[in-house]
Amino acid sequence: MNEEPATEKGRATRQKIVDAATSVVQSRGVEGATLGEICRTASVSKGQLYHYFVSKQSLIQAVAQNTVDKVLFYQESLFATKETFSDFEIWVETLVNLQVDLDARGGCPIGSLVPQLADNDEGARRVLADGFLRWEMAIRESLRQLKKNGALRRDVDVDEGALQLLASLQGGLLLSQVRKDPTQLRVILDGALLRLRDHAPSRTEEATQSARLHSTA
Amino acid sequence: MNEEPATEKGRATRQKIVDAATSVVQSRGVEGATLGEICRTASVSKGQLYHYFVSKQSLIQAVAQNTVDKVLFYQESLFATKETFSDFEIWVETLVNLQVDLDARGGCPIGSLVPQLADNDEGARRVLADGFLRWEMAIRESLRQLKKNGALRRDVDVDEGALQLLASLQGGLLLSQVRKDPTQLRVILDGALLRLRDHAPSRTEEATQSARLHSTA
DNA sequence: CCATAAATGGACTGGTTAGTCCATTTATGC
DNA sequence: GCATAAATGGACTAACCAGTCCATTTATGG
Repeated sequence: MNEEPATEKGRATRQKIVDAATSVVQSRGVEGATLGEICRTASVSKGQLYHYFVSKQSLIQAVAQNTVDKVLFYQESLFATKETFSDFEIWVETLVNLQVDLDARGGCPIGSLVPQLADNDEGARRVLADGFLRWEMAIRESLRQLKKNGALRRDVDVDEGALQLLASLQGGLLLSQVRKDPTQLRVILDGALLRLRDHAPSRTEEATQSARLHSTA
Repeated sequence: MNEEPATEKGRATRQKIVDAATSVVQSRGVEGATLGEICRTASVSKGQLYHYFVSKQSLIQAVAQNTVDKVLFYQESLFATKETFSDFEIWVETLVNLQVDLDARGGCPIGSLVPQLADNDEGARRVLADGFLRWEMAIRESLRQLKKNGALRRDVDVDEGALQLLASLQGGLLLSQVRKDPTQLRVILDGALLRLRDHAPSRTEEATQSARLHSTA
């Protein structure tokens, strides 16, 4: 699907196209983003675009990868040094402030692509899923560090906690966006964090058991 | 923006168009949905579509409203009788099973529209935000009922709990969709529920207390 | 029944889209 | 400085898009 890298200036041009496309896709959506606007944004000709990408779809997949890389470069840096609980509170506040700056627009750059791509473009879906996996792993690692430092009780399930934190973040960004209110994200993430601090037992047997029993259409 | 209701058959035709549009938008996205495909799906002519809607945008807003109405009709029915914690576990399992049936495709019909509409269509944004508000209120009411029945401790903040539960649901649906794995939703929602349950009386107490206190109207 | 209005069907249009083609320019290796 | 390949620009096309227009059909009320 994708094209092999170019020489030297070529790689720069290619990246310029992907960056422009990422920006246009973010604001207009996947289907709403036209190659014309992308070329205009990148100050590049149509011929150049098709020199580096065989189709719009392959460009979109590159956009998905680019989005994942940018978000995770930032997030992984935020999670680099998390040793106390207040580090996580700082993380929350950083994300809330970012949403305030953005006027609660855009939501999560990765999450926003999911409804548009996951069901119709298997390649893009894998890229996005991989991004979330990296994200989840970064959170896990931080929680493990917290546990090691005694800031989390032993019986906290770090794997489940990381997944639930990531889900709260995604849901929180969605609700903040639709309500134009970044403070929603704070309430949601603070709640998720509190559960980790005060500790909750991981899924109990009876919870899953009774749920399975009642599983009807 | 929208058109006045029609006579009799007219209202049926209008609804047929909205239903078809809702379906097409769900699978192709807002920008990817063409009026041609919508007309074909609804077995309706172009003239009819523009007889009931002044523009594609107004049709999309009707689609947003239709989506909200359908999801909330279902969700509000699910929340009608929630008096014990196991009722919430049943709710989780119902949603998980639904995702299994859908092959983890589609995500939340409302949530999927947010990234596509919230930042570019203020009217649609309000419709979606209102839908989430109704959803949140239904959850709140159920949690209040739980509290009344003694299944939740007094110091649990029902308002925050409802918001956090809704956020976990949205994030859970997103992650289930992108991972093609409905069980993600279960882990995430079970965790969110336990967050509430931590503050609840012990299981035995809850079981006996909430057994048959007062049935809701 | 007849007059009026609503409902319907579908051809049509002007603009836009993804994608093609090819001539020209620029870099690179030798 | 020359040959080869990569990079670039932009005109072009066939398909498709949202939206228009209008003739025809169907319902309704008095």
